[in-house]
Amino acid sequence: MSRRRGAELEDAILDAAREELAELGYAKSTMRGIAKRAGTSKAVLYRRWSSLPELFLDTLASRFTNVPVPDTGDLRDDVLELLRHAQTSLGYTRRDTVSGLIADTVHDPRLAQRLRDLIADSALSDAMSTVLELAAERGQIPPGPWPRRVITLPISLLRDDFVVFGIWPSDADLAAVTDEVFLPLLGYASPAGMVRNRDRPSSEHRE
Amino acid sequence: MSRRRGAELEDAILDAAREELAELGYAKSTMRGIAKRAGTSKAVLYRRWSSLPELFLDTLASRFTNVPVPDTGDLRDDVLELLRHAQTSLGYTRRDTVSGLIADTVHDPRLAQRLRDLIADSALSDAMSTVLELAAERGQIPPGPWPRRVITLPISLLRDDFVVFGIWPSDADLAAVTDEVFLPLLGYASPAGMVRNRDRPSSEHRE
DNA sequence: GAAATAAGAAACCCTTGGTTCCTTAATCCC
DNA sequence: GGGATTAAGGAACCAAGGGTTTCTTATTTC
Repeated sequence: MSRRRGAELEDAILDAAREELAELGYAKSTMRGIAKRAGTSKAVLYRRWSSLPELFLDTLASRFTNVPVPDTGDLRDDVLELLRHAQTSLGYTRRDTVSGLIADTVHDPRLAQRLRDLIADSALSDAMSTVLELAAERGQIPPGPWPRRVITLPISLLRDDFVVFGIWPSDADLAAVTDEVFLPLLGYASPAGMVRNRDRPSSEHRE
Repeated sequence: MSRRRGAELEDAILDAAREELAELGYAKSTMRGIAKRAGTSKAVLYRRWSSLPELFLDTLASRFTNVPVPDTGDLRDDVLELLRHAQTSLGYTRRDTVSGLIADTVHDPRLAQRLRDLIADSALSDAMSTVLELAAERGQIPPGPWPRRVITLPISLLRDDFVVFGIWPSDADLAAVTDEVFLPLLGYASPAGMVRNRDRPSSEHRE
């Protein structure tokens, strides 16, 4: 029988890990299970990754890069498109994977940092910065610079929902964060004469 | 030798669990360890709690209730006081405890709900609602009702920092969230003629 | 074709969650 | 007070999983 090696084998393992994760969830995924699924042995996995979280981190690594900067001409549309991109990236990832990784990497600063770079806002917030600059040039909002906290605001809110409450953000959530919080804070007046947020209570409720 | 029973024993176990958690962290705390520390046996613990997360949940339960509504006469001071209360509650809790619990309770809806009720905003957001109403009556901000998302905004942001980034919010963070995001969103003009946030970039940075 | 490399299979160790069983102390109730 | 009931505490046990080691053998490399 044939034996895979190098990159071919590695890809097969990563695929197996993704499969296991999708099927069993983070908590029930095991090295044994992944090895078996990939048709190889634990020793081979440990030769490449020093621990389970490390392997899982590589599993996700491909997903959260390349954030395109939207440029529709309208701030609201740009923001929504950017958030939808984040939403889609997250969509591939089960919630328990994120919280599991957070929990398992707290004690290892190197891993924790890698995870943060993945989940967190680096690429997204750069894109958001640009979106705000473009809007300021068009005169839709006052000129910057905006505090970092303002730039990452919508992402933080959605991530909080996702991680703490287990809510995968719907389109309505994206719109609510944008219209009720982000745009009003930026001082954006919608071209369509949008109603001020606080005069119309949020239409979607949960719990 | 004497044998403890009932509430006395239970308190001793909860104390032992808190000790173990504080000393070893969530990931390294074990039933065996807690039982030993409390001078009893695992069987006794399992007679009371069906699992480790359940026990830990009870360990924290006492901390996150009774949120006093501040009423200093100024919105900014009220908000800061409320956030400081949240900060203090969190301060007793290591970050890995929260993320560990989140990860361990995803698959059990009942536990997940209990955790959410603890960490999340129920009591805090009620208090925040009242604070905003008081400010509106004083004419410091426009009248409500505000969307739920606006009310919980500062808490969500700080919680995101805490859970995802492992940052225990400092007083500066509290102030930044309040002055850069929350108050501007509410349309609050500081009595002291506060500078608009976006004209002075955030003074504290991290990473 | 020989030497170096690494795959795959298996056994193994250790820790932990969770269970069971038994002995014996504390409490209850007549 | 004394017997019946309850539950504490101790120990052994099981299964599962992380992580390591060892060995055989297929693949590369030179």
